[in-house]
Amino acid sequence: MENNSCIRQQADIDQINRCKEAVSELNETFDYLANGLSLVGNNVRLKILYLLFEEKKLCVCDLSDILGMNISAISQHLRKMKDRNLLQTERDAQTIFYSLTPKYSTLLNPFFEILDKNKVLETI
Amino acid sequence: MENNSCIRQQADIDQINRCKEAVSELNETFDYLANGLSLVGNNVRLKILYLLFEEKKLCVCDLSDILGMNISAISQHLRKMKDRNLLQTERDAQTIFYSLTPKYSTLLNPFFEILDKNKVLETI
DNA sequence: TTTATATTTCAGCATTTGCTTAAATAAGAA
DNA sequence: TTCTTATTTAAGCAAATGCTGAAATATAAA
Repeated sequence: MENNSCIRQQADIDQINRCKEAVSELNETFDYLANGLSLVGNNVRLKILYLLFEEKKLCVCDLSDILGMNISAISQHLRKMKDRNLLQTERDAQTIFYSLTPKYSTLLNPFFEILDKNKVLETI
Repeated sequence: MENNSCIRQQADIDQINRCKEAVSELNETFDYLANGLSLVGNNVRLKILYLLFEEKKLCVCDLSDILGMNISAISQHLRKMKDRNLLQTERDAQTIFYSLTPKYSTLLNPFFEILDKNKVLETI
């Protein structure tokens, strides 16, 4: 760390310390939450999540067809999201259906609503 | 696109087409929203956003100090978020204070609440 | 004007991400 | 069992990301 010449004259030391403490206390939480949000913050994965929100369940093959993408690519996205508990699976013979876990369905609802109404440009 | 041998036997063609249409219609919206979420889905930026939520406004130097990171690195994160309208600035002499834009403050509130109560592990 | 403070910008680089292709696994049908 | 369908996994690579360090910009104080 170099460029740290700036220990501000009028910095609020109490504020700085309070913040440092908060960050240190919440550290793993930040990591965990940021990781979850980074999964949602991808073009393809956001589409998958939205489609699952709308259609309840879909298989890799459906998603591959819908998004015009390689099955392998989709499968890798699904795996990441399943590993992080955004998605769950259910097998029906050879076909594996993916769906949103209830927790994330709830948490991401505001974003799906925005997409549903296609009102992002006004809202965000 | 190679591995696309799987045009499922029992695929619901109507469903697939409905989905294709939805995705195509919302395409730029997905891009825009995913880009916004990808900004939030980063460790350092999530911390910055949370700190601004708690403290209302902070300068690069404060954040650099709190997070123990290079000022330049912080500045580059702030720029990205300002460019995407997550943040706004206000100058006070040499110091530039960053704060959340009202829209994103509202939209990200659920995540800040989770952090506030440090209840991520149960919730997510 | 010169000097100090606060911040941004740029170039370079290592790491991470996301896709492609090919091979592996798994379940049902012939 | 062999063949087909559905999916996952692994290796390789190109593009994107995030950090470092140095130089540039901007405001205020001496």
